[in-house]
Amino acid sequence: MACSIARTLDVIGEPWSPLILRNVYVGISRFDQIQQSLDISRKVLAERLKWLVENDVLERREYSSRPPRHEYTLTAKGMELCDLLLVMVRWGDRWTAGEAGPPVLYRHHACGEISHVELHCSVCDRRMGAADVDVLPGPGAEPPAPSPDQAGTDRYEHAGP
Amino acid sequence: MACSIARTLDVIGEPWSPLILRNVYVGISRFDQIQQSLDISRKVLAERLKWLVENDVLERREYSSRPPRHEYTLTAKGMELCDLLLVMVRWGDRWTAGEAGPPVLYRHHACGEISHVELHCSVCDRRMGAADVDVLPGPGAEPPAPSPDQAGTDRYEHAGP
DNA sequence: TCCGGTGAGTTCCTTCAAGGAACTTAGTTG
DNA sequence: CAACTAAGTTCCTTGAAGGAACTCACCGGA
Repeated sequence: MACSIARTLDVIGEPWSPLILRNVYVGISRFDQIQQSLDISRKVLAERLKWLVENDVLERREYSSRPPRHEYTLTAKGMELCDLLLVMVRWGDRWTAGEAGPPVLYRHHACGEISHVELHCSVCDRRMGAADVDVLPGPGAEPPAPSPDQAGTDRYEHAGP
Repeated sequence: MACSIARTLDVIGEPWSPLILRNVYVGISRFDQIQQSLDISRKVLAERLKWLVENDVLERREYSSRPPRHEYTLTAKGMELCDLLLVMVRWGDRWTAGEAGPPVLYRHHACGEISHVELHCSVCDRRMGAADVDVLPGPGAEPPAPSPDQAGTDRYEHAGP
């Protein structure tokens, strides 16, 4: 599918993957640890881990050869997916916060302060959210329906983000 | 669940929701439009829309009373979820881009440039990704297991982000 | 006035994936 | 040798997704 969102969802679209990723991110990196922490079926966990490794989001590392023991670590690709988690956390904290406040806090290495993420424009560095942009077709957009059997129908392909 | 990611996923965790949201975001806002554009089952679409409306992500507006016609629009809560989509798009473009380049581009209203989102620290405004933070337990974190029947087990609750 | 068309869903059935529990394998400790 | 742990597999059952057809309200044209 041409849509970048669909391509991202293809990798981490089903609901367990972000949670698995998050566990690996905070250091819960072994099979049984993850399984117990999430209360996920072992079968599904094995499938998801395999998929994430195949898609180069996680790496399966042997940290002991006898007995053979493995852990999962984030690749660079996977670490950038964790950025997505930070944005999810921010939204969850803002809009679905429990009574008690956010369950975790993030301290920014650079400034040492407890903080959260904001979206900024890569060009001008000012704030840039979904409400602050126009959406335009890009180079990878689908061509505008080269063989319309009936001209005049208002059926045109949408350019997926 | 205490984890903010899980709470966010509870709202838009299954794979169709982000795509539905994205369609509404770009102006594909009516039932049949969305259904055809995504090729989603009408049943599942009706369920998802109902859920998103119940969770105050979308609003169901009647834009014509006779005949009764409806469209779905984003609430403020939903618009902020679209920020998440921008980050997804960015990741998809970076890591799973097709040959042809990104299918859509975003022009920032403030500077007029084609751009993409970056994550910045809300305190110091510098870049802040998942690799740039420490994770600490927050006020809503689970208390450290008040009634351990056996002291000494290395079983402690994880604080979910 | 009746006919077909459209938007917005329901209903029903079939298939696929998730969940759960038990089993496997390799090696290690007592 | 028996029990134990980590890391999966295998098998079965239930729940959700997909698909096609049906409903309902209304409209516009012959």
